[in-house]
Amino acid sequence: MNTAEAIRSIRFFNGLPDELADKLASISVIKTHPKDALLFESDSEANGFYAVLTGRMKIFRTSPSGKEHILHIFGPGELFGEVAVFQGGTFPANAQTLEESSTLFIPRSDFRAMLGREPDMALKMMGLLAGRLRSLVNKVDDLTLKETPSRVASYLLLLHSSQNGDTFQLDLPKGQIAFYLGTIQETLSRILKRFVDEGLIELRGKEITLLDKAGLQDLADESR
Amino acid sequence: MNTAEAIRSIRFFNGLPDELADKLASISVIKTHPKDALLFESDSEANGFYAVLTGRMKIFRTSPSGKEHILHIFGPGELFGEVAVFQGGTFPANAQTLEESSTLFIPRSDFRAMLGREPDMALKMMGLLAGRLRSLVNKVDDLTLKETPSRVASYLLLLHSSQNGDTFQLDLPKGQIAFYLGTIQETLSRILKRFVDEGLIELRGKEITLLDKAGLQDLADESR
DNA sequence: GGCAAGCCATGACTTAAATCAAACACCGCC
DNA sequence: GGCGGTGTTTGATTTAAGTCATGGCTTGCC
Repeated sequence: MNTAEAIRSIRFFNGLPDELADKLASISVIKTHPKDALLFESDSEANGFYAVLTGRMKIFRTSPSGKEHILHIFGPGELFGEVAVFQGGTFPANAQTLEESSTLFIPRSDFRAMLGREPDMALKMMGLLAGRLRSLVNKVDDLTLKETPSRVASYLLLLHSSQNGDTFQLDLPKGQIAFYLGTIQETLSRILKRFVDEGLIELRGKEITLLDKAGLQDLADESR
Repeated sequence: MNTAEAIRSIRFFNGLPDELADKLASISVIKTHPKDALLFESDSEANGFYAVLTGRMKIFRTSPSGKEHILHIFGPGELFGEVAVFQGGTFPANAQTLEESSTLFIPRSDFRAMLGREPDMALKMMGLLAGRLRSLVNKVDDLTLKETPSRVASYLLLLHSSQNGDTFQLDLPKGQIAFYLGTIQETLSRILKRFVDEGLIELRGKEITLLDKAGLQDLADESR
Protein backbone atom coordinates (compact mmCIF):
# COMPACT_ATOMS: atom_id res chain seq x y z
CA MET A 1 0.00 0.00 0.00
CA ASN A 2 1.28 3.48 -0.79
CA THR A 3 0.34 6.60 1.15
CA ALA A 4 -2.28 7.70 -1.41
CA GLU A 5 -4.08 4.37 -1.10
CA ALA A 6 -3.68 4.56 2.65
CA ILE A 7 -5.30 7.97 2.88
CA ARG A 8 -8.17 6.76 0.76
CA SER A 9 -8.65 3.69 2.94
CA ILE A 10 -9.35 5.84 5.98
CA ARG A 11 -12.99 6.59 6.53
CA PHE A 12 -12.29 9.98 8.03
CA PHE A 13 -10.81 11.23 4.76
CA ASN A 14 -13.77 10.21 2.64
CA GLY A 15 -14.99 13.20 0.72
CA LEU A 16 -11.64 14.90 0.66
CA PRO A 17 -10.98 16.32 -2.85
CA ASP A 18 -8.36 14.32 -4.78
CA GLU A 19 -5.99 17.20 -4.88
CA LEU A 20 -5.93 17.53 -1.09
CA ALA A 21 -5.80 13.79 -0.53
CA ASP A 22 -2.73 13.66 -2.72
CA LYS A 23 -1.20 16.58 -0.89
CA LEU A 24 -1.73 14.77 2.43
CA ALA A 25 -0.40 11.57 0.92
CA SER A 26 2.74 13.33 -0.17
CA ILE A 27 3.59 14.43 3.35
CA SER A 28 2.49 11.37 5.32
CA VAL A 29 4.50 8.26 6.00
CA ILE A 30 3.65 4.58 6.37
CA LYS A 31 5.32 2.91 9.32
CA THR A 32 5.35 -0.72 10.38
CA HIS A 33 5.64 -1.88 13.98
CA PRO A 34 6.27 -5.26 15.58
CA LYS A 35 3.97 -6.56 18.30
CA ASP A 36 4.17 -4.60 21.57
CA ALA A 37 5.94 -1.65 19.98
CA LEU A 38 5.54 1.65 21.82
CA LEU A 39 4.59 4.36 19.30
CA PHE A 40 4.55 7.22 21.72
CA GLU A 41 4.38 7.98 25.41
CA SER A 42 2.29 10.27 27.51
CA ASP A 43 3.67 13.84 27.53
CA SER A 44 6.13 13.17 24.76
CA GLU A 45 6.28 15.76 22.03
CA ALA A 46 3.86 15.29 19.18
CA ASN A 47 4.66 16.32 15.65
CA GLY A 48 1.71 14.61 14.13
CA PHE A 49 -0.86 11.91 14.60
CA TYR A 50 -1.58 8.41 13.32
CA ALA A 51 -4.12 6.26 11.58
CA VAL A 52 -4.18 2.48 11.96
CA LEU A 53 -3.78 0.70 8.64
CA THR A 54 -3.44 -2.89 9.87
CA GLY A 55 -3.31 -4.43 13.34
CA ARG A 56 -4.53 -2.89 16.57
CA MET A 57 -3.34 -0.20 18.94
CA LYS A 58 -3.99 0.34 22.60
CA ILE A 59 -4.07 3.81 24.12
CA PHE A 60 -3.34 3.68 27.83
CA ARG A 61 -1.96 5.25 30.95
CA THR A 62 0.24 3.59 33.55
CA SER A 63 1.00 4.12 37.20
CA PRO A 64 4.61 4.01 38.40
CA SER A 65 3.92 0.66 40.04
CA GLY A 66 3.01 -0.89 36.72
CA LYS A 67 -0.75 -0.91 36.78
CA GLU A 68 -2.22 0.22 33.53
CA HIS A 69 -5.54 1.51 32.35
CA ILE A 70 -6.54 1.13 28.71
CA LEU A 71 -8.53 4.09 27.42
CA HIS A 72 -9.18 2.96 23.86
CA ILE A 73 -8.38 0.21 21.45
CA PHE A 74 -8.23 1.20 17.81
CA GLY A 75 -8.29 -0.93 14.69
CA PRO A 76 -7.84 -0.36 10.95
CA GLY A 77 -9.20 2.94 9.65
CA GLU A 78 -9.24 4.69 13.01
CA LEU A 79 -7.26 7.78 13.97
CA PHE A 80 -5.34 8.20 17.19
CA GLY A 81 -3.11 10.79 18.81
CA GLU A 82 -5.07 13.58 17.17
CA VAL A 83 -5.63 15.44 20.42
CA ALA A 84 -2.03 16.56 20.31
CA VAL A 85 -2.62 18.25 16.99
CA PHE A 86 -4.95 20.79 18.53
CA GLN A 87 -3.72 21.38 22.00
CA GLY A 88 -0.59 21.17 24.06
CA GLY A 89 1.62 19.61 21.47
CA THR A 90 2.13 16.49 23.55
CA PHE A 91 0.32 13.17 23.64
CA PRO A 92 -2.04 12.65 26.55
CA ALA A 93 -1.41 8.90 26.86
CA ASN A 94 0.75 6.03 25.61
CA ALA A 95 0.19 4.07 22.43
CA GLN A 96 1.38 0.51 21.94
CA THR A 97 0.63 -2.14 19.31
CA LEU A 98 -1.30 -5.20 20.40
CA GLU A 99 0.01 -7.12 17.40
CA GLU A 100 2.19 -6.51 14.38
CA SER A 101 0.73 -3.38 12.84
CA SER A 102 1.18 -0.67 10.27
CA THR A 103 0.19 2.97 10.61
CA LEU A 104 0.05 6.12 8.60
CA PHE A 105 1.74 9.07 10.24
CA ILE A 106 0.46 12.53 9.33
CA PRO A 107 2.44 15.64 10.31
CA ARG A 108 0.68 18.12 12.52
CA SER A 109 1.20 21.43 10.82
CA ASP A 110 0.23 20.40 7.32
CA PHE A 111 -2.86 18.75 8.65
CA ARG A 112 -3.90 21.81 10.60
CA ALA A 113 -3.40 23.91 7.50
CA MET A 114 -5.63 21.56 5.55
CA LEU A 115 -8.37 21.78 8.17
CA GLY A 116 -8.26 25.54 7.85
CA ARG A 117 -9.09 25.21 4.19
CA GLU A 118 -11.63 22.38 4.42
CA PRO A 119 -14.57 23.29 6.62
CA ASP A 120 -16.19 19.90 6.07
CA MET A 121 -13.12 18.12 7.35
CA ALA A 122 -12.95 20.50 10.28
CA LEU A 123 -16.53 19.74 11.23
CA LYS A 124 -15.84 16.05 10.85
CA MET A 125 -12.87 16.41 13.18
CA MET A 126 -14.98 18.21 15.76
CA GLY A 127 -17.44 15.35 15.50
CA LEU A 128 -14.63 12.87 16.10
CA LEU A 129 -13.39 14.76 19.15
CA ALA A 130 -16.91 15.11 20.49
CA GLY A 131 -17.43 11.37 20.08
CA ARG A 132 -14.24 10.67 22.00
CA LEU A 133 -15.49 12.96 24.75
CA ARG A 134 -18.72 11.05 24.94
CA SER A 135 -16.94 7.75 25.24
CA LEU A 136 -14.71 9.08 28.00
CA VAL A 137 -17.64 10.54 29.88
CA ASN A 138 -19.22 7.11 29.77
CA LYS A 139 -16.02 5.59 31.03
CA VAL A 140 -15.82 7.96 33.98
CA ASP A 141 -19.43 7.24 34.71
CA ASP A 142 -18.88 3.47 34.59
CA LEU A 143 -15.82 3.65 36.79
CA THR A 144 -17.43 5.69 39.53
CA LEU A 145 -21.06 4.70 39.35
CA LYS A 146 -20.85 0.99 38.51
CA GLU A 147 -19.32 -2.08 40.06
CA THR A 148 -16.87 -4.28 38.26
CA PRO A 149 -19.29 -7.15 37.42
CA SER A 150 -21.53 -4.61 35.76
CA ARG A 151 -18.68 -3.39 33.59
CA VAL A 152 -17.72 -6.95 32.70
CA ALA A 153 -21.30 -7.68 31.64
CA SER A 154 -21.34 -4.52 29.50
CA TYR A 155 -18.13 -5.55 27.85
CA LEU A 156 -19.40 -9.01 26.99
CA LEU A 157 -22.56 -7.53 25.49
CA LEU A 158 -20.48 -5.04 23.55
CA LEU A 159 -18.37 -7.82 22.09
CA HIS A 160 -21.52 -9.73 21.31
CA SER A 161 -23.01 -6.84 19.42
CA SER A 162 -20.11 -6.89 16.99
CA GLN A 163 -20.44 -10.65 16.35
CA ASN A 164 -23.14 -12.66 14.71
CA GLY A 165 -23.53 -15.65 17.02
CA ASP A 166 -23.79 -16.03 20.78
CA THR A 167 -20.47 -17.85 20.80
CA PHE A 168 -17.30 -15.93 20.04
CA GLN A 169 -13.67 -15.50 20.94
CA LEU A 170 -12.42 -12.97 23.44
CA ASP A 171 -10.51 -10.43 21.41
CA LEU A 172 -7.73 -9.84 23.94
CA PRO A 173 -5.77 -11.69 26.62
CA LYS A 174 -7.76 -11.55 29.85
CA GLY A 175 -5.17 -9.42 31.58
CA GLN A 176 -5.63 -6.75 28.92
CA ILE A 177 -9.41 -6.93 29.17
CA ALA A 178 -9.07 -6.40 32.90
CA PHE A 179 -7.00 -3.27 32.30
CA TYR A 180 -9.57 -2.05 29.82
CA LEU A 181 -12.27 -2.44 32.45
CA GLY A 182 -10.29 -0.67 35.14
CA THR A 183 -9.53 -3.74 37.20
CA ILE A 184 -7.01 -6.60 37.43
CA GLN A 185 -6.70 -10.12 36.07
CA GLU A 186 -7.63 -11.93 39.27
CA THR A 187 -10.80 -9.96 39.78
CA LEU A 188 -11.89 -10.49 36.19
CA SER A 189 -11.18 -14.19 36.49
CA ARG A 190 -13.33 -14.47 39.60
CA ILE A 191 -16.18 -12.52 38.06
CA LEU A 192 -16.20 -14.64 34.94
CA LYS A 193 -16.27 -17.72 37.12
CA ARG A 194 -19.25 -16.32 38.98
CA PHE A 195 -21.00 -15.69 35.68
CA VAL A 196 -20.40 -19.31 34.72
CA ASP A 197 -21.68 -20.56 38.09
CA GLU A 198 -24.79 -18.44 37.72
CA GLY A 199 -25.43 -19.83 34.25
CA LEU A 200 -24.99 -16.50 32.51
CA ILE A 201 -22.18 -17.64 30.25
CA GLU A 202 -20.15 -20.64 29.19
CA LEU A 203 -16.39 -20.39 28.99
CA ARG A 204 -13.80 -22.58 27.30
CA GLY A 205 -10.47 -20.80 27.25
CA LYS A 206 -10.88 -17.75 25.07
CA GLU A 207 -14.18 -18.97 23.65
CA ILE A 208 -17.24 -17.61 25.33
CA THR A 209 -20.95 -18.30 24.89
CA LEU A 210 -23.62 -15.96 26.18
CA LEU A 211 -26.40 -18.06 27.72
CA ASP A 212 -28.53 -15.40 29.38
CA LYS A 213 -28.30 -12.09 27.61
CA ALA A 214 -31.18 -10.57 29.55
CA GLY A 215 -29.46 -11.45 32.81
CA LEU A 216 -26.24 -9.88 31.59
CA GLN A 217 -28.12 -6.79 30.50
CA ASP A 218 -29.67 -6.46 33.95
CA LEU A 219 -26.24 -6.70 35.50
CA ALA A 220 -24.86 -4.15 33.06
CA ASP A 221 -27.57 -1.68 34.00
CA GLU A 222 -27.01 -2.05 37.71
CA SER A 223 -25.43 0.81 39.56
CA ARG A 224 -24.41 1.93 42.99
CA MET B 1 -25.99 43.13 29.52
CA ASN B 2 -27.27 42.56 25.98
CA THR B 3 -26.32 39.64 23.77
CA ALA B 4 -23.73 41.61 21.84
CA GLU B 5 -21.91 42.55 25.03
CA ALA B 6 -22.32 38.98 26.22
CA ILE B 7 -20.70 37.53 23.12
CA ARG B 8 -17.82 39.95 23.46
CA SER B 9 -17.32 39.04 27.11
CA ILE B 10 -16.60 35.43 26.21
CA ARG B 11 -12.98 34.64 25.70
CA PHE B 12 -13.66 32.03 23.09
CA PHE B 13 -15.17 34.60 20.76
CA ASN B 14 -12.21 36.95 20.90
CA GLY B 15 -10.99 37.67 17.42
CA LEU B 16 -14.35 37.10 15.85
CA PRO B 17 -15.03 39.84 13.24
CA ASP B 18 -17.64 42.36 14.40
CA GLU B 19 -20.05 41.41 11.70
CA LEU B 20 -20.09 37.76 12.80
CA ALA B 21 -20.21 38.60 16.46
CA ASP B 22 -23.28 40.67 15.80
CA LYS B 23 -24.80 37.90 13.76
CA LEU B 24 -24.25 35.47 16.66
CA ALA B 25 -25.60 38.04 19.09
CA SER B 26 -28.75 38.39 17.04
CA ILE B 27 -29.58 34.69 17.31
CA SER B 28 -28.47 34.00 20.85
CA VAL B 29 -30.48 34.47 24.01
CA ILE B 30 -29.61 35.46 27.57
CA LYS B 31 -31.26 33.31 30.22
CA THR B 32 -31.25 33.62 33.98
CA HIS B 33 -31.51 30.69 36.34
CA PRO B 34 -32.12 30.41 40.07
CA LYS B 35 -29.80 28.36 42.26
CA ASP B 36 -29.97 24.60 41.62
CA ALA B 37 -31.78 25.01 38.30
CA LEU B 38 -31.38 22.10 35.90
CA LEU B 39 -30.46 23.45 32.47
CA PHE B 40 -30.41 20.17 30.67
CA GLU B 41 -30.22 16.47 31.30
CA SER B 42 -28.15 13.67 29.91
CA ASP B 43 -29.54 12.35 26.62
CA SER B 44 -32.00 15.18 26.24
CA GLU B 45 -32.17 16.77 22.83
CA ALA B 46 -29.76 19.62 22.24
CA ASN B 47 -30.59 22.55 20.01
CA GLY B 48 -27.65 24.59 21.05
CA PHE B 49 -25.06 25.15 23.71
CA TYR B 50 -24.34 27.62 26.49
CA ALA B 51 -21.79 30.04 27.85
CA VAL B 52 -21.72 31.04 31.51
CA LEU B 53 -22.15 34.79 31.98
CA THR B 54 -22.46 34.94 35.76
CA GLY B 55 -22.57 32.27 38.45
CA ARG B 56 -21.34 28.70 38.16
CA MET B 57 -22.52 25.51 36.53
CA LYS B 58 -21.83 21.89 37.35
CA ILE B 59 -21.76 19.22 34.67
CA PHE B 60 -22.45 15.80 36.14
CA ARG B 61 -23.85 12.31 35.81
CA THR B 62 -26.00 10.49 38.32
CA SER B 63 -26.77 6.90 39.14
CA PRO B 64 -30.37 5.80 39.67
CA SER B 65 -29.68 5.50 43.39
CA GLY B 66 -28.78 9.16 43.63
CA LYS B 67 -25.02 9.13 43.65
CA GLU B 68 -23.56 11.74 41.40
CA HIS B 69 -20.25 12.38 39.77
CA ILE B 70 -19.26 15.90 38.80
CA LEU B 71 -17.28 16.05 35.58
CA HIS B 72 -16.64 19.78 35.34
CA ILE B 73 -17.45 23.01 37.03
CA PHE B 74 -17.62 26.07 34.80
CA GLY B 75 -17.58 29.74 35.65
CA PRO B 76 -18.06 33.02 33.77
CA GLY B 77 -16.73 33.06 30.22
CA GLU B 78 -16.68 29.29 29.80
CA LEU B 79 -18.65 27.27 27.29
CA PHE B 80 -20.55 24.10 28.08
CA GLY B 81 -22.79 21.65 26.28
CA GLU B 82 -20.83 22.19 23.09
CA VAL B 83 -20.25 18.46 22.51
CA ALA B 84 -23.87 18.13 21.44
CA VAL B 85 -23.29 20.63 18.66
CA PHE B 86 -20.94 18.29 16.87
CA GLN B 87 -22.16 14.84 17.57
CA GLY B 88 -25.27 12.97 18.51
CA GLY B 89 -27.54 15.94 19.03
CA THR B 90 -28.02 15.11 22.70
CA PHE B 91 -26.21 16.24 25.80
CA PRO B 92 -23.81 13.73 27.32
CA ALA B 93 -24.44 14.79 30.94
CA ASN B 94 -26.59 17.00 33.17
CA ALA B 95 -26.03 20.69 33.84
CA GLN B 96 -27.20 22.44 36.98
CA THR B 97 -26.47 25.83 38.49
CA LEU B 98 -24.53 25.95 41.73
CA GLU B 99 -25.85 29.44 42.46
CA GLU B 100 -28.04 32.00 40.79
CA SER B 101 -26.61 32.33 37.29
CA SER B 102 -27.09 33.73 33.86
CA THR B 103 -26.11 32.11 30.59
CA LEU B 104 -26.00 32.84 26.92
CA PHE B 105 -27.68 30.22 24.78
CA ILE B 106 -26.42 29.83 21.23
CA PRO B 107 -28.38 27.76 18.71
CA ARG B 108 -26.64 24.81 17.19
CA SER B 109 -27.18 25.18 13.48
CA ASP B 110 -26.21 28.84 13.17
CA PHE B 111 -23.12 28.21 15.19
CA ARG B 112 -22.07 25.30 13.02
CA ALA B 113 -22.60 27.42 9.95
CA MET B 114 -20.39 30.09 11.44
CA LEU B 115 -17.62 27.60 12.17
CA GLY B 116 -17.74 26.52 8.55
CA ARG B 117 -16.93 30.06 7.54
CA GLU B 118 -14.39 30.87 10.24
CA PRO B 119 -11.44 28.49 10.18
CA ASP B 120 -9.80 30.22 13.12
CA MET B 121 -12.85 29.68 15.29
CA ALA B 122 -13.03 26.10 14.12
CA LEU B 123 -9.44 25.50 15.15
CA LYS B 124 -10.11 27.19 18.45
CA MET B 125 -13.06 24.89 18.99
CA MET B 126 -10.93 21.84 18.23
CA GLY B 127 -8.48 23.14 20.80
CA LEU B 128 -11.28 23.46 23.33
CA LEU B 129 -12.52 19.94 22.68
CA ALA B 130 -8.99 18.56 22.82
CA GLY B 131 -8.47 20.30 26.16
CA ARG B 132 -11.63 18.75 27.53
CA LEU B 133 -10.40 15.36 26.38
CA ARG B 134 -7.15 15.88 28.19
CA SER B 135 -8.91 16.77 31.39
CA LEU B 136 -11.14 13.72 31.16
CA VAL B 137 -8.20 11.44 30.46
CA ASN B 138 -6.61 12.78 33.62
CA LYS B 139 -9.80 12.14 35.50
CA VAL B 140 -9.99 8.54 34.36
CA ASP B 141 -6.37 8.15 35.27
CA ASP B 142 -6.91 9.61 38.75
CA LEU B 143 -9.95 7.48 39.38
CA THR B 144 -8.33 4.19 38.49
CA LEU B 145 -4.71 4.74 39.32
CA LYS B 146 -4.89 6.86 42.48
CA GLU B 147 -6.41 6.55 45.90
CA THR B 148 -8.86 9.02 47.29
CA PRO B 149 -6.46 10.86 49.65
CA SER B 150 -4.23 11.49 46.69
CA ARG B 151 -7.10 13.06 44.76
CA VAL B 152 -8.04 15.18 47.75
CA ALA B 153 -4.48 16.44 48.03
CA SER B 154 -4.44 17.28 44.32
CA TYR B 155 -7.66 19.19 44.67
CA LEU B 156 -6.38 21.26 47.56
CA LEU B 157 -3.25 22.12 45.65
CA LEU B 158 -5.33 23.01 42.61
CA LEU B 159 -7.44 25.39 44.67
CA HIS B 160 -4.29 26.81 46.16
CA SER B 161 -2.81 27.51 42.77
CA SER B 162 -5.72 29.78 41.94
CA GLN B 163 -5.39 31.75 45.18
CA ASN B 164 -2.70 34.05 46.44
CA GLY B 165 -2.30 32.98 50.08
CA ASP B 166 -2.01 29.64 51.82
CA THR B 167 -5.34 30.26 53.51
CA PHE B 168 -8.52 30.25 51.46
CA GLN B 169 -12.15 29.25 51.40
CA LEU B 170 -13.39 25.98 49.97
CA ASP B 171 -15.32 26.93 46.86
CA LEU B 172 -18.09 24.35 47.25
CA PRO B 173 -20.02 22.52 49.96
CA LYS B 174 -18.00 19.47 50.99
CA GLY B 175 -20.58 17.06 49.66
CA GLN B 176 -20.14 18.57 46.21
CA ILE B 177 -16.38 18.43 46.45
CA ALA B 178 -16.70 14.76 47.31
CA PHE B 179 -18.77 14.15 44.18
CA TYR B 180 -16.23 16.02 42.14
CA LEU B 181 -13.51 13.74 43.47
CA GLY B 182 -15.49 10.59 42.80
CA THR B 183 -16.22 9.79 46.42
CA ILE B 184 -18.74 10.63 49.16
CA GLN B 185 -19.04 13.18 51.94
CA GLU B 186 -18.13 10.87 54.79
CA THR B 187 -14.95 9.67 53.14
CA LEU B 188 -13.86 13.21 52.31
CA SER B 189 -14.55 14.31 55.86
CA ARG B 190 -12.40 11.51 57.27
CA ILE B 191 -9.56 12.22 54.88
CA LEU B 192 -9.54 15.92 55.72
CA LYS B 193 -9.46 15.01 59.38
CA ARG B 194 -6.49 12.78 58.75
CA PHE B 195 -4.75 15.63 56.95
CA VAL B 196 -5.36 17.84 59.98
CA ASP B 197 -4.05 15.18 62.37
CA GLU B 198 -0.95 14.76 60.26
CA GLY B 199 -0.32 18.51 60.27
CA LEU B 200 -0.76 18.90 56.55
CA ILE B 201 -3.59 21.41 56.79
CA GLU B 202 -5.63 23.49 59.19
CA LEU B 203 -9.38 23.57 58.89
CA ARG B 204 -11.99 25.94 60.31
CA GLY B 205 -15.33 25.34 58.65
CA LYS B 206 -14.90 26.23 55.01
CA GLU B 207 -11.62 28.00 55.62
CA ILE B 208 -8.54 25.94 54.96
CA THR B 209 -4.84 26.62 55.44
CA LEU B 210 -2.17 24.57 53.74
CA LEU B 211 0.60 23.92 56.24
CA ASP B 212 2.75 21.41 54.39
CA LYS B 213 2.50 21.85 50.64
CA ALA B 214 5.40 19.51 49.96
CA GLY B 215 3.70 16.79 51.97
CA LEU B 216 0.47 17.33 50.06
CA GLN B 217 2.34 17.23 46.80
CA ASP B 218 3.91 13.90 47.74
CA LEU B 219 0.49 12.53 48.52
CA ALA B 220 -0.91 13.86 45.26
CA ASP B 221 1.82 12.09 43.31
CA GLU B 222 1.26 8.77 45.01
CA SER B 223 -0.30 5.99 43.03
CA ARG B 224 -1.31 2.38 43.24
C1' DG C 1 9.54 -35.28 24.41
C1' DG C 2 10.46 -32.08 27.76
C1' DC C 3 11.30 -27.61 29.28
C1' DA C 4 10.41 -22.65 29.75
C1' DA C 5 7.41 -18.67 29.37
C1' DG C 6 3.31 -16.57 29.39
C1' DC C 7 -1.29 -16.88 30.75
C1' DC C 8 -4.82 -18.05 33.86
C1' DA C 9 -7.23 -19.83 38.13
C1' DT C 10 -7.67 -20.16 42.86
C1' DG C 11 -7.05 -19.57 47.83
C1' DA C 12 -5.97 -16.78 51.96
C1' DC C 13 -5.66 -12.37 53.46
C1' DT C 14 -5.77 -7.27 53.74
C1' DT C 15 -7.56 -2.98 53.04
C1' DA C 16 -9.80 1.13 51.20
C1' DA C 17 -13.80 2.96 51.01
C1' DA C 18 -18.91 2.55 50.99
C1' DT C 19 -23.00 2.03 53.84
C1' DC C 20 -25.82 2.69 57.76
C1' DA C 21 -26.95 5.29 61.66
C1' DA C 22 -26.73 8.94 64.80
C1' DA C 23 -25.58 13.21 66.52
C1' DC C 24 -23.77 17.73 66.00
C1' DA C 25 -22.99 22.55 64.15
C1' DC C 26 -24.26 26.24 61.88
C1' DC C 27 -27.40 29.50 59.58
C1' DG C 28 -31.36 31.91 58.28
C1' DC C 29 -35.83 32.89 59.65
C1' DC C 30 -40.34 33.38 61.90
C1' DG D 1 -34.61 33.07 71.11
C1' DG D 2 -35.94 28.79 69.38
C1' DC D 3 -36.92 26.01 65.29
C1' DG D 4 -35.89 23.57 61.07
C1' DG D 5 -33.08 22.62 57.41
C1' DT D 6 -28.86 21.83 55.37
C1' DG D 7 -24.40 20.50 55.80
C1' DT D 8 -20.89 18.02 58.46
C1' DT D 9 -18.65 14.85 61.63
C1' DT D 10 -18.09 10.53 63.74
C1' DG D 11 -18.58 5.69 64.87
C1' DA D 12 -19.64 0.81 63.77
C1' DT D 13 -19.97 -2.34 60.27
C1' DT D 14 -19.87 -4.39 55.69
C1' DT D 15 -18.18 -5.25 51.39
C1' DA D 16 -15.90 -5.05 47.02
C1' DA D 17 -11.90 -5.57 45.22
C1' DG D 18 -6.89 -5.45 45.52
C1' DT D 19 -2.56 -7.99 47.05
C1' DC D 20 0.28 -11.85 47.69
C1' DA D 21 1.38 -16.43 46.76
C1' DT D 22 1.02 -20.72 44.49
C1' DG D 23 0.10 -24.07 41.14
C1' DG D 24 -1.77 -25.57 36.88
C1' DC D 25 -2.45 -25.30 31.96
C1' DT D 26 -1.23 -24.30 27.41
C1' DT D 27 1.88 -23.23 23.71
C1' DG D 28 5.89 -22.83 21.46
C1' DC D 29 10.49 -24.20 20.96
C1' DC D 30 14.95 -26.60 21.23
